[in-house]
Amino acid sequence: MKHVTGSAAEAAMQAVGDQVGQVFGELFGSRRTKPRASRSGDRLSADRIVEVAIGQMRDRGYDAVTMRSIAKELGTGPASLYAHVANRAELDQLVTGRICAQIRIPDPDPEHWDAQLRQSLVDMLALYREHPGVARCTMGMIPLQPGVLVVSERLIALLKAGGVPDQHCAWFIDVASLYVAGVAIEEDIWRERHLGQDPDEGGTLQHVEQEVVVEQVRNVFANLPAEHFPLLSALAVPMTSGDADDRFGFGVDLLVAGLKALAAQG
Amino acid sequence: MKHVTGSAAEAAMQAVGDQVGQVFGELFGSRRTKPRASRSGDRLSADRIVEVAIGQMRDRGYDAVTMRSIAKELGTGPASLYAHVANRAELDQLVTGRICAQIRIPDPDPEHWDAQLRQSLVDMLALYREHPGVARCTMGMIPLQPGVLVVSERLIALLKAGGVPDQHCAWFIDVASLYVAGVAIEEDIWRERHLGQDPDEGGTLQHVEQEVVVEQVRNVFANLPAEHFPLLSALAVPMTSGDADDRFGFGVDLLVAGLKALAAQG
DNA sequence: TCGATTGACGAACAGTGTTCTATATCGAAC
DNA sequence: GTTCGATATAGAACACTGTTCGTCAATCGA
Repeated sequence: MKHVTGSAAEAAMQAVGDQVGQVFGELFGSRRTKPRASRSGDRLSADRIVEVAIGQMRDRGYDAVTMRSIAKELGTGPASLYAHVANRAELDQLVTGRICAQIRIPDPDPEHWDAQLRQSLVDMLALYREHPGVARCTMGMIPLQPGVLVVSERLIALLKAGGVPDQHCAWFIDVASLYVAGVAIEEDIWRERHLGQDPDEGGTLQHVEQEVVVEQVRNVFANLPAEHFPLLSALAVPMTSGDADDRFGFGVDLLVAGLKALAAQG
Repeated sequence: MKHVTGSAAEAAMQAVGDQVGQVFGELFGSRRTKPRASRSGDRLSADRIVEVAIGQMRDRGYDAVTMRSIAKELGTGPASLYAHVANRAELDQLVTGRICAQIRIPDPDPEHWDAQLRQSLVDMLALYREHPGVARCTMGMIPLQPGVLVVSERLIALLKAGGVPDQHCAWFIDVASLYVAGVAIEEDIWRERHLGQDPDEGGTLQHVEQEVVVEQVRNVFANLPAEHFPLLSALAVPMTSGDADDRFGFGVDLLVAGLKALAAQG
């Protein structure tokens, strides 16, 4: 991680430059890392590494995915991966790009742009859920991967169909992305926490576990000393009611309603 | 991290139980870990460990804080810490609790509940910024620490002063907490990225660095191929305009406006 | 067929969180 | 005042992590 380049500014510019190169590279086919026509099918490649990483994130959780675990599944040592992937951070970037490229956002219909927007955000969370662990890769990443850029582009199309002003479009993209990713990450941390205790169960039992925890948390809220927490103990039921979809649905409604309200008021 | 307890449900119940114990313990003075009247001032304690952890997070970033670095600053080995703190996760919990206890949310004024809410969220981010790295501790944590509970309690008071329905109150707390923490985490990751390259600078130069990156990112957006990204390239300036406060201010306005809109429409 | 490029890989380094075990220290009871 | 027992401390170690170095073998162009 330690660079020996001169100033931090230089390093930052170089980092951005790399990402730009990657963007244009993947978009127009001019790759820096030459694939070198692997006739023998078992050659390593960035694509295979990313694939294995995504698979392991789903099966064993983000934290369990290491350079060694990926290498082991590919039948090699960790050092071999570094010929195709610069480091763990770049691997996370590639994983994010691969997944986000699957998001499909509809062409804007000015009559139902808000419903389309809502559905798109729901779909984004659904995609994160299909590939657990991936959301953890996105935090703090400048969205310059081509797959992510396409998502932004098409989201903006929806917003503009709704007459949202430019500045609001731009900033809303950030807020919405952060919210969706945040929800996905929180769900993922919960999932991983129970994955470590019961490694045999896939995904259905996890729902049951979460119910148990919710029950416990509700009890805590309900039994809080009323003299210190009158509101919180009174709201024990609403605080813990609704499943993950209900809560996320409210958040999305909140964002969309806020967007409309801000646009209306100026 | 691996528990040997029977079922995952058991473990979950025990985890929640522990947190409840801690809540009531810190609230009413009956601590499980007896402080044992340390007359010699250089005795270890959970408080001192938390203090050092917060300090190191500020100075060297979240990732640089390890059990060893904390122990070293306290003039001991890492094993000694485990007598006062169960593990790294509990340490993060304690850090969060300590910091969040500093948040002051005003008594509700029904005339200006929305401005109070807005200001409270801004203050929360400001507090995270004063203690960089702390936000990273909060992801995926059930907010049962007493300090966090007080924040929730007082936020709810503001919301109810504005006539927000119970269910909206409860869910809004979650959305707002997640958003504020998410912004803080993203800022922190950026900060840490530049901290690693120029460890001598404190916080002012970082602003300049960020400006440089923003400039580069704007160039990327502006130079995207217009045939693939017409909207994104046209919005290059709005996408990258505004400093961190502007962007966060928009997000908060969005949340508050959405809350009012949802309450109004039912 | 020869030589050079380059992907693969074993070993190692400097870290991490955590646990075990022995030691030293302290409060309290006799 | 002395002894006893609980307990905080600390050294060493374990099983990991990401990453790098030097070497080796396979492949490709000439």
